[in-house]
Amino acid sequence: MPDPIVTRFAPSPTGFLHIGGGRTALFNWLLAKKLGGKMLLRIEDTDRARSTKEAIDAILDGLHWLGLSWDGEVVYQFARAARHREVAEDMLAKGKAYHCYATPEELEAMREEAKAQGKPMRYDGRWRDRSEADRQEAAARGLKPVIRLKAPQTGETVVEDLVQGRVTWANENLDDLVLLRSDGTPTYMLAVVVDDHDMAVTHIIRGDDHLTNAARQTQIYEANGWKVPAMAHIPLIHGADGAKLSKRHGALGVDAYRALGYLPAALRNYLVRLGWSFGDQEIFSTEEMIAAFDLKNVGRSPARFDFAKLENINGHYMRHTPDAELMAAIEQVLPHIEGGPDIAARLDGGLRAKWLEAMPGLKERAKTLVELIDGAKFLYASRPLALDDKACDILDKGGRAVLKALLPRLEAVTQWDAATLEAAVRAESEATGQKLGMLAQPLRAALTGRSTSPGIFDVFAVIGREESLARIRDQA
RNA sequence: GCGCCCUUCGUCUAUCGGUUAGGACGACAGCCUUUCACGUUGUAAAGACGGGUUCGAUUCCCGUAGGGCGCGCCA
Repeated sequence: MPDPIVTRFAPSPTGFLHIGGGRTALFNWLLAKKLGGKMLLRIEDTDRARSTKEAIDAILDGLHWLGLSWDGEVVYQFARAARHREVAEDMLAKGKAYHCYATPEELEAMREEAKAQGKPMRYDGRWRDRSEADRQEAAARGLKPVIRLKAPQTGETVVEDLVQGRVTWANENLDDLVLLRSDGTPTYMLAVVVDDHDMAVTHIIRGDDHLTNAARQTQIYEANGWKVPAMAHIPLIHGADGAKLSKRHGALGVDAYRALGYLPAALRNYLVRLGWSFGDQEIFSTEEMIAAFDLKNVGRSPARFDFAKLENINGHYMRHTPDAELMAAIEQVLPHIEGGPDIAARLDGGLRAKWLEAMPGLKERAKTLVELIDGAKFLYASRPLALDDKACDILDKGGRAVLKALLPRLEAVTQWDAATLEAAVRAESEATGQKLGMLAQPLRAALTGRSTSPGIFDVFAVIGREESLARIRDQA
């Protein structure tokens, strides 16, 4: 039996958990679940200037909301700096790395020259084989060295990627990267490799913006004689216009999707199908997703984020969520949406019961929780109801007369349920020869203030006799 | 500029070299119907381009074009 696998999600806390990060976390989580392994969480906070506590909280909150759990304690990369330094020193001792005293000015000059010659900026290795005397001389001048990897200069570096396939780089195209900065802090490249190795990570799943890094990291693994983990570089998610996701399109934090009224299960389902497929199946329960997931079926081309499809999937999930569960989801999202807190304040036992009763009709008509909450307004609206334009129109164009005519029949109804009320209204319809819709729309306008709503007789029943009749009298 | 990657309906995708190129979202039309939805039926809609290889290419190879990512003592 092979050792259980270990995946990891390693965001840098410089902003919220964006949608691409969410999908990366999802893929790592799915693979770990599928193969009975673990998913670790590492916060890459070595950039002290840009890392914030708020971002860390947002990321953890986002993962929680998405339902993606990690195993063990969160690893903070910055806390491991001493270990990273130790590895750099060790590599130095083994001749796998060297001190470089090139100044920022020298590096800048190299950059300029490379640019002028139309070549890529590559460190020229000028300190690769310097003598101890040269080093001492530089140190005497007060220069602080960085430690650079003594990377192979010939041959090639190969990444056997589980998604991208075999990707090869000529080593002459890769320079001697910095492992340890002159102030003694580790670079990202070193920290990632050391951490993944120490954390016994077996599978690295990340965005393919890291593909080039994978080559350089492979060199670090090899210099240390460490086993290179399996890697899977998944394509990035683009905005609807095909360009990189930016704030203008879908580059929202996952918390924004919560505020937009999406269900975590729906977002997960949408995300997993972005770049991954399993035949013609579109909807996956968590269990099905775990069972079906396989990196082999992850595509290599970037996918565009499509809100229309997300909405469709979310609608599907809402319709298939039990009423009580949906009610709980609504109560949880209320604090996060505009106007939500006011509704939450009014949500007492009575309203909750009414809402639950109306839920079947409500959830079928909404694609997001926000829409559902909006559609439920008639439940707690206070009289006289504010009417929207279409409702006004219905009432102004003969609707009031219809209500006046219907009122006696409705007042006569003592058994206030949908079937009885429907019978009463149909009787009026047959008596006057008006189509049912001619009667239903004015009633809808009076009872809900809108031209659309759940079935009108269900609305009657939920609102109750006194309130219903009062709302109709208000408009008659 | 250099390196790497990508390219099937508008979008997400299926296709083990031989298919009327399938599904889903969206669009449009019909049905259902008290509104809106849901549901349901149907229609339109794709292999970037050019060369090869092959009896046969969406599928394999090369090139072109377009797109993406990377090229820091950032992560």
